[in-house]
Amino acid sequence: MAKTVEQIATALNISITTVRLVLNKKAQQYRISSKTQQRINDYVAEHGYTVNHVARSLKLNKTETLGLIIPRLSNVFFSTLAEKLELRCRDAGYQLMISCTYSDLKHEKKLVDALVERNVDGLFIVPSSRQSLQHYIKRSSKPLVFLDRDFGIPDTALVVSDNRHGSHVLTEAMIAAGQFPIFFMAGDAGQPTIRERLKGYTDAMNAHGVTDSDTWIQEVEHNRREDGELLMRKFFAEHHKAPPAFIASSLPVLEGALSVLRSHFGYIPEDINIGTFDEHPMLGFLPNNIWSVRQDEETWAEKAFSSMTAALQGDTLAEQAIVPMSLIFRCRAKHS
Amino acid sequence: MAKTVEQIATALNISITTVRLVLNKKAQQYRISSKTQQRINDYVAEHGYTVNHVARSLKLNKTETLGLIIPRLSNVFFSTLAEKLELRCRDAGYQLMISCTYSDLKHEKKLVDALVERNVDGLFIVPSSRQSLQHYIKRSSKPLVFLDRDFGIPDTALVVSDNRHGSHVLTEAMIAAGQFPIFFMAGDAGQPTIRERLKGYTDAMNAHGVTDSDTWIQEVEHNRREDGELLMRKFFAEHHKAPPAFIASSLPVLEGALSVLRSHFGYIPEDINIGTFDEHPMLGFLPNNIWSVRQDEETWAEKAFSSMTAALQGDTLAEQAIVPMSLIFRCRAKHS
DNA sequence: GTGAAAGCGCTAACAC
DNA sequence: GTGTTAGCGCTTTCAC
Repeated sequence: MAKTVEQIATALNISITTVRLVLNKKAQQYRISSKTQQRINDYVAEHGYTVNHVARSLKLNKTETLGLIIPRLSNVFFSTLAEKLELRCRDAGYQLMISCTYSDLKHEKKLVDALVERNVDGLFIVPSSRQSLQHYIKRSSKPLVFLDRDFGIPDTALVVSDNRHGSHVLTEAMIAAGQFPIFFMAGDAGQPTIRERLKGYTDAMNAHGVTDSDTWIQEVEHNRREDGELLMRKFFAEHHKAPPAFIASSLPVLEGALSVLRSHFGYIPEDINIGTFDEHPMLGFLPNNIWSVRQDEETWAEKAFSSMTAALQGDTLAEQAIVPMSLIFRCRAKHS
Repeated sequence: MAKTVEQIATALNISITTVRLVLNKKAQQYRISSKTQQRINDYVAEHGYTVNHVARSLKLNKTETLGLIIPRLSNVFFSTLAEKLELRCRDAGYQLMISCTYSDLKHEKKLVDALVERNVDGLFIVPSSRQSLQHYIKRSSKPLVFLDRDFGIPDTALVVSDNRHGSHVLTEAMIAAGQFPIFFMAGDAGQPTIRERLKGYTDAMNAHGVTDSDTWIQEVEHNRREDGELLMRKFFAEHHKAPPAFIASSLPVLEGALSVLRSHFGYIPEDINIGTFDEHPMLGFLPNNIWSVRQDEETWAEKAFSSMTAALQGDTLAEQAIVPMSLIFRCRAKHS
């Protein structure tokens, strides 16, 4: 299987060009004799032919491959984003190379190198720090599109959610529901996304005349399940009871927080109002009132890809796209 | 940035070989003069150098890239598997190309072609049908490792979970808990994985003298959330009440089934005993007794990769690995 | 210790 | 309508 163009040509005693022409559907255009076409087609039907994309890439200096670097695939938001982006790229003839950093800077740098070595045409990156981001911009000659984290570097292509506004809307909705105070359990607050979400929360609180909402914010280093557990344990240590209402800065944090609640009480108290970012069907498993702010991965993929396309075509205007979020409410279970 | 070896050589007026030798750390071995080494190192420090992996691949006819073809990334099991496998590959110096078929055969075939064209060294595939699987074996000269679905083709490398036994253990545990009858909500029963799970269920039932458990099995075409909804709706149409206990054949099916329950009653009745395949932290959000059978993605990745390595080294013994599952139990919430 | 040359499979430009 | 050729950047082999 998988003969090369040259092999076909010599086997049939025709020139390489002729073979290429019919293989690339240019037979009509260059009026290759139908007899020759037939011979070639028959040969291919029998022995098969698949282009060697590697050789092609070397010659053309483009691989029709893009890279995507995200923290983790096991995080639903990122896996959904990866899925949508992969589809979008494939529709345009690009393969997407998906890789995870596990929020490890060394890992991230190695990945960027590995993908650049492999000559990807461009790179989508969720950068883990401002510094690494700048490093990539300096070193890389490939188009870069940054995702999810706005470190405020001008002239870089970027796609983020409208976290501040989304968080504002979420907080407003929870205020309207009346359980007070509303605590905010924040994973890594140094990260721009979380910072914005905190701002939105504070905005809403201020708008309602709550001036001491700072004391309702619990912070912790990272954004994992364990960090959610830590946050809720810290809460218990301070308040000796469950919060009447709280917002988790991300799904893993929520999972951790609720698991502590469950092992403390033996159940998750139904009257706690819960807010979270990112959406998941299993949130409906909770009997509580729950608001989740959904990020629109489909639009992210579209924006990110069009930014990439622009950059690939030499367009230097780096667009910064801000994607709206939407609020989803699940009403407290009627009875149980 | 990113000069080629030749550019460095001509810039420094040295030969390509010499440059390569020091770039590949063979300087000692070939006793390149330290002066020459210094010049090269200095030049690289200033201008940078990254190997062109594409040219390398063309010459060596290997890309150090592997492909992974799965149904969807948004399914936790597959995204976790992809994560583990990607890590394992990277540790060995391979990049993994992850792509999704969305359970579409046309899609799947195109993907295989695209990856073969790009000259991946080998392919991990979750095949969607027996026929497509055989097609790939015939056409591909690359090593193939099949995952998740045992279509009973001999001499193919394969990694699957011990679904029959896992399902047996799950059913036993639920029988011991005493809620009867235990229904089985089965997505695509034509698929080997589900078929095995059904067998395990029937085994356990038979062992307990239940002979009419066939009537407790509900089947449907696919494995998605919508199919779970359909299953539960069908159940209501027949029985006019919630099942006292049931097993869902996969997480999406469970999500769908429970969402119907919730919208029917306004809550998810706590006294239903629930069994499911695949594990997710959010299962702990349910107040119910819940048993989940966990697949061991870490071991899958290890087995799959070692199978691949063997095949890459020309080993023709295609190993069929069966990975044990483990049962996780979450006790019904004490109170709420 | 260092250099030269062939060739991987493809594309593009030009020749007849 | 069909054929020839150079070259993408690397590795390998052999030469001095």
